Amino acid sequence: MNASLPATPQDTRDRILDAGERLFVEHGFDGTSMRMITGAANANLAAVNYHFGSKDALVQAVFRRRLTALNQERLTELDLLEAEAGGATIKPSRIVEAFFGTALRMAADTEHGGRTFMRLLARTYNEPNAFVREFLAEEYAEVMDRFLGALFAALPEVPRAEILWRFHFMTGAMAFAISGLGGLYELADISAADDNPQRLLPRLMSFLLGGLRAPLPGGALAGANN
Amino acid sequence: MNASLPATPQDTRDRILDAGERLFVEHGFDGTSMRMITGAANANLAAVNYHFGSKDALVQAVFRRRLTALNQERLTELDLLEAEAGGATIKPSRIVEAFFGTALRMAADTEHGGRTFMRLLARTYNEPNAFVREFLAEEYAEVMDRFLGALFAALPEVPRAEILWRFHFMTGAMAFAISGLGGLYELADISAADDNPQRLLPRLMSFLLGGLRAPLPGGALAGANN
DNA sequence: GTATGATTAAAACGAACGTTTGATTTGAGC
DNA sequence: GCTCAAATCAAACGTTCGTTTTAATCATAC
Repeated sequence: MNASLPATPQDTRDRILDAGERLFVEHGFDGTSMRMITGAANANLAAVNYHFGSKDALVQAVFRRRLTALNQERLTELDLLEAEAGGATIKPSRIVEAFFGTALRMAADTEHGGRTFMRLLARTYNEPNAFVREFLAEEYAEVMDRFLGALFAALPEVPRAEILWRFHFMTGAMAFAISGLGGLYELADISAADDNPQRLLPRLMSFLLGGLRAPLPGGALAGANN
Repeated sequence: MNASLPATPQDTRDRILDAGERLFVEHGFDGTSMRMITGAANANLAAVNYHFGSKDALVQAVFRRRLTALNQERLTELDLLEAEAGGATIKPSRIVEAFFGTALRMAADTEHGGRTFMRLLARTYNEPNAFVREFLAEEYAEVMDRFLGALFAALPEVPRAEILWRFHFMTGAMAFAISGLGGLYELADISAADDNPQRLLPRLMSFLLGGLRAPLPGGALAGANN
């Protein structure tokens, strides 16, 4: 039955990455075994350790393959905005769009595995596994620094703590947006859910900007210790 | 050395629940072994299976112990709002406050383990494990139905799909709010982060309401298929 | 063809997993 | 003091885990 292709060496690596990416979304890192991965990838059990060294290294490789490009694109867009402004202040909405828009667009790409990866990334923001978390923090360090700095500069009158938290809230909203409406809404008229990926970006963006522009909480000026 | 207390029977159950709750937050469900749990709880390895039947049943028990009360409180608050309005429309902000405020207040309770549990719950919204996800969906079914229904009634002019999605976005923001500022902001002036739990609720609430009230995305009225 | 380096294949490794067993201990009722 | 059910304990069960080892296969250059 299986007149399988000879499978060029490089193919095996990519098939493993694809299988890992998909299975990690479905079952999590700890819930996905090497045998599941190599089985789905039509590869030998030892192939992961041969090509990547270890399971942890495979997880890193799965992220790096797409995350580096995503963050590079974000930085490029921010570079463009800053060059365009030429020292003047940038509209916060442009910065937000540059950060979350790129992610959403990649999440809408069902052809090249972008959607699968972004769902994995979305649920990994809160990953318990310390190894994965540290790796993600490193991978995000520069982008976070640049974008937060840009927001600080764009909103000089807003306390930095507020910006920090609102950026965090926005990230949470984005993560859930990408994860999609889970099984939590079954009783509600889910048929009216309308999960057209084309509409997700404008939907999320108007929500994010509404939240970012919201009046500051009244207690923000009150004493710190009560 | 160990002149340990006789440990009333009921104590063991609770110690296991506490240890499980704490370890599940730190290492995830799959990353937490029975030996870790019983070790941290100063109980015998067999104690979990004796008291709960299985590891999965323990996970359910950990959630049920606090989640049932939380959702009951939410429903009670909604009952109050509806009784108070007496048929008239309810302000959306009141509904949002009733759902997310209760959660945030429980998350601010560091004394009775509320904070630990809410962090666990927050990161479990996107849990890969199918068993946990199905259980959560069941546990949330009624609350979701009631609160979404209330929001639909409070915002009759807003398409239900928009409300559904914005409620989802708000849940994401809440989940991240509870999880706290992770290690992703280390380069940014994290010292200015100000993670005073007292301020978290007003911070989140103004963000959520800003997002909920944001102008609807322009494309919402456009054709569905392009 | 044959040597060479890269890849795949099959089998086994020890460790850790969740669970079960059977004996022992505990505490309350009589 | 004895009984009995509840709870705890040490030990082992079979399975699965990630990794390693050794041999077979492949592609390519000479």
